[in-house]
Amino acid sequence: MAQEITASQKIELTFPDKSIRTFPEGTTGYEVAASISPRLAKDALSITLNQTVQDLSRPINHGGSIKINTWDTEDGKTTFWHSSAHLLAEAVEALYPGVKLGIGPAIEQGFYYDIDFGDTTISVEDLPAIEKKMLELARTKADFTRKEISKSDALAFYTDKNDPYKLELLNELEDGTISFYRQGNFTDLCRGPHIPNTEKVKAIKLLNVAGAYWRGKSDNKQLTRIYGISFPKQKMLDEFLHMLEEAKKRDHKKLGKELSIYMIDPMIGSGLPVWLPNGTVLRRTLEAFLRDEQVNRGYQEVITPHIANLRLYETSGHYPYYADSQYDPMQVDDERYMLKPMNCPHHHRIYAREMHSYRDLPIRLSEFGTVYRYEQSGELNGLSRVRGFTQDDAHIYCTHDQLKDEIKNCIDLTQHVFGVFDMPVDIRLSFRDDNDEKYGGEAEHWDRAQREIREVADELGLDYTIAEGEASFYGPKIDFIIRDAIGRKWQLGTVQLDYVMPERFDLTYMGADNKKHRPVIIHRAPFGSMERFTSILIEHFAGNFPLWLSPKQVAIIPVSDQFNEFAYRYKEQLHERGIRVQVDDRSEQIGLKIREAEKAKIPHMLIIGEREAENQTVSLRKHRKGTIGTFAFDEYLVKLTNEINRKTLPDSN
RNA sequence: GCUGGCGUAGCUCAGGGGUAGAGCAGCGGUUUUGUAAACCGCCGGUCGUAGGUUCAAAUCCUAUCGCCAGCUCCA
Repeated sequence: MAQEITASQKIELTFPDKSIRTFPEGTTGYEVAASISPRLAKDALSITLNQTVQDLSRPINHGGSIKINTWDTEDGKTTFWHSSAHLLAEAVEALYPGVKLGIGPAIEQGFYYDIDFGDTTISVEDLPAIEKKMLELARTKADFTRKEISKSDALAFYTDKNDPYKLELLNELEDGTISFYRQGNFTDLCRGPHIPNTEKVKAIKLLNVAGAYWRGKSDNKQLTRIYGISFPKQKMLDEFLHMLEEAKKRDHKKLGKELSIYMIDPMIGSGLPVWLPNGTVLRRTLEAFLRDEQVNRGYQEVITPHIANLRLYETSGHYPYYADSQYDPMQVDDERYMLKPMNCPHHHRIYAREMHSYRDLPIRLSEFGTVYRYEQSGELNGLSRVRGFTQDDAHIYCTHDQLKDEIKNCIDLTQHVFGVFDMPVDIRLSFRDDNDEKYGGEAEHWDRAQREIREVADELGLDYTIAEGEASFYGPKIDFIIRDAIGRKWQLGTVQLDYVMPERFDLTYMGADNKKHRPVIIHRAPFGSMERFTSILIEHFAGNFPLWLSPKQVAIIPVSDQFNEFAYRYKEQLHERGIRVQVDDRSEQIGLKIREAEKAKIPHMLIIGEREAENQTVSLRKHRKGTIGTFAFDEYLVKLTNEINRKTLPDSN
């Protein structure tokens, strides 16, 4: 750049570290990356310019914020996977000429492409060949090139190709905004962006095929969706596949059966899980834990029936609005009743039972309330998606002035609860968008509530994201997204504000001004549903529960029959202290008894033989850890109670 | 609900037109055991259910129920 750069030709770019640098107008993202380091230029996949991801090769004509996206960023992965989807389409077109392409986006973990194969059926057995072709194409080191194209040319291209799906997409686009991307011999309608060259894609795995309706509408034609994932290094793919296997091993449906936690029985009904004794211990322990925390925070527990008069849900508006996911009402005497799909209306009626003074608020009503919702049969899945489940529900009735403190209280409870399981919590503030029809209540309440939610989040110093348009009908909410031991994300609890139900149920309190006011309602459920949370907990711990939660806590294993009696004496003492303990008194070899206790994932095994009987000691073996050592029985009792009371995690200490 | 795949012993799975098999579990013995599988024997299934084709069906066809992977939906 020998010539002078005039002010109008310069642009200022702000980097994520807030540093600002000046570049000539028209500099490409690649050049910006190269100006920082050759390594970054090599690793760069795309840039994010003013929140928009774009190609490295596109000239930058305006200043603003810039981020260089490598594999280590979300935007970088998205670019990489989107480009991989194009490789998939290219490979499929090469192997199955005449196919018609739908869409092929990047998703959270990889990418897919929806393809109309005509009369050909594609199964998982066909995937390795496509995979191989993709790699072959990637190794041709083809550049991704972008071309702006007029609508008429684009239409002509796809008319010629006889692709109805692309034509449908094109018809919705405006002239002047249409671009094609090309790599090798493959051209696709695409707004981009893409990685510079296919060579970056080093490892590919096509994972699955599934039917998917064109544009997600069930009256449209079903296309074949091929799912895949790709990586810049083979090692990353190996790790990913290993993680998949690990997830499979942890599958709660498998472990739930092996550990006798729950069953689903067709004669009882699909989607209606039955909690077996082991699962019931687990669930009751979780409930007791949460109940204690809630009592400490001023909640009062209530119990409400499983069916209620239809009028209750007509008042709340849940019927007939959600009729599709509710069981049909049943006739009782002269009235109609319904299986309860929600606990809230019951709680509102409890609130409405008596006059409330502002001095009484907040009132916090909690219930482990079982609800029934009709889910489509294809949705049902183990404990995680069911038709009857128990919410760890509570409704807080408070004044506007109390709202912030109550929200804090809810966030604090949620963080504390998940902290005990060593599950990090990400927070998402779900606000309304401009579509007024989607929401109830008065705009000023919304504005105030959204502002206050954000203030609370800031005051607590939380990291959060804001999702516009994700609010519920009756108010903004805070969603908690937790991460499990193998890094998967789950949306569990929520805190939702509600301005609609107080109106519908005519809920009031008497203010200091001697006038009636509407309370605000907070709906909140940290776990969401006991069933779903249990399924996640099983997978999080891979069935290796911490001692305090484990359905079976201690297995006493006598070395031979002679020590059974002695073992039972220990058992009695543990049992008296509320420990879940059993003696394996079978005439089996000790190796077998240990093996079975290990397989049953019992946290503590006490081996009792001659030495222990003589000295009043126990030989402690911990699940997955092996022999710990020999302790005086009293000493062991202290260790045991500490581990329970501290809710020690299985992999710590 | 839709599309595809799968239902064989309590569990994991083999058998794919000629009338059902293994391992584990269970039961009965023997063994009395020191930190992840002792040995011997026995029991166990109208092959999810209901029709149909066939001389003959676990096997082929149809329907139905259930499970799995997706799609769609989720207060």
